[in-house]
This record gives sequence, structure tokens and C-alpha cells, in this order.
Amino acid sequence: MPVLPRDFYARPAVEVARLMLGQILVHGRRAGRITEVEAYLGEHDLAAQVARGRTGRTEVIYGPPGHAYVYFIYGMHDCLNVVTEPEGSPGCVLIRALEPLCGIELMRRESPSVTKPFLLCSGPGRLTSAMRISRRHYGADLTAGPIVLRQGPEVEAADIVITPRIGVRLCADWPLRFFIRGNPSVSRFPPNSR
DNA sequence: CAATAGATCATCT
DNA sequence: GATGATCTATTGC
Repeated sequence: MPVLPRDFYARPAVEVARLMLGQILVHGRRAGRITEVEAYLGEHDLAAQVARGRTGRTEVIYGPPGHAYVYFIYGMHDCLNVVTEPEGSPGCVLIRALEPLCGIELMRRESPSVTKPFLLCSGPGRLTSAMRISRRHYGADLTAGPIVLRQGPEVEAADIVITPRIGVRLCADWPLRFFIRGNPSVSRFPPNSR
């Protein structure tokens, strides 16, 4: 399966978010299919970290597309984002959940208390620890490695559910979260959307 | 099942 | 000095 080219990321964050569902995230012997993402737009999106302008932390988001933006949150977790849009135009996609495909035994070692495989990468903090991704991957090129995104099976439009983003106070009604309908690895969904 | 508290720190005011 | 793009354990219905 081919690695997604840089062109894939050089478009509006909303579009990339939608198309990232079903693609395969690979890091070493660990791999998973993307089941849930959120788009974060430019400086007018008050829920995005670029809303307060260009700072040291948000520098990569303004750079060329196809790179990793990893940041630390709540004193506990790292979250993985993909930089989108052409250079100079800020926008990124947060990867919230994966369905584990390879290296499940390795992932299980990171969180031994988790029994069901599809919970291993369910949530932004969980998937980074399971995939062993951290701030040392800040700025990594996803078309070059060690972390790459490969083309996966296409997801039908009818299987994509769109909702507001999780855990944001500002712009809380913007429908920028995308997930695969009925997938058990999705981190949170209304009880009747299975 | 829903609500709540605690852990813990880089970044920004 | 306050604040999160979170997770887990625990409590209370």
C-alpha cells in the first residue's frame, strides 16, 4: 500500500480530515486504521491552538503540510495531529482513534489493564502511548518516516458520521469531528449511533 | 449509565 | 498563576 503523498495534505483541513478516515498509520511494527479525527482550522477557529497566533509551539502548523504536530496536554498526554493546507496557511487534523492492525501485543504492553484490542487506541492520549508517539516526533515528515500514513481501504460516505468536536468550549457547535459509523474503537459516541 | 475528582506540566497571561 | 483538543478510578443513581 502506497504512502500518501504530500499533495494529499495540501488542502483544507476539513477535507483532509474526512479523507483520513480509513487510512493506515504506521510506526515501526505497530499500525492502525484511522477511525476518528477532528479538524482544527485557522486563527478564526477559537478552539484551535493557532487562535492566539503563531508561537513556538504552533510553528509547524504554519509550515509545509504532511508533518506531525505533537503537543502535550493536561500534564499527562501527548496528542498527534497532521499539518494540512499549503505552507503559511495554518490548519491541522487531530487523530483521535485507531483500530489496531499490527503490533497489538506490543500495544498491550503499554497499558496492561486494557483487555479489548479496540480500546488500545481509543482516544488521542491512548493512541499516542500505544503507538509510542511523543513530542520527540514533533515536526516529523509523515511522507518519510519513521511515522507514515499509508493508503487504506476507502470509507463510504454513508459510513461517516459528523458531530461537534469533543472537549472544546469555544466553537462547540462546529461540526468538525468525523468518525466511522459503528466502529468500536471510536472514543465517544451517542448510544444510538451504532 | 452519569457525574466528579485527581494526576500533573508546557504554554501563555 | 491559570488553563487545557485527556484518562482513569470511584461514587452515586
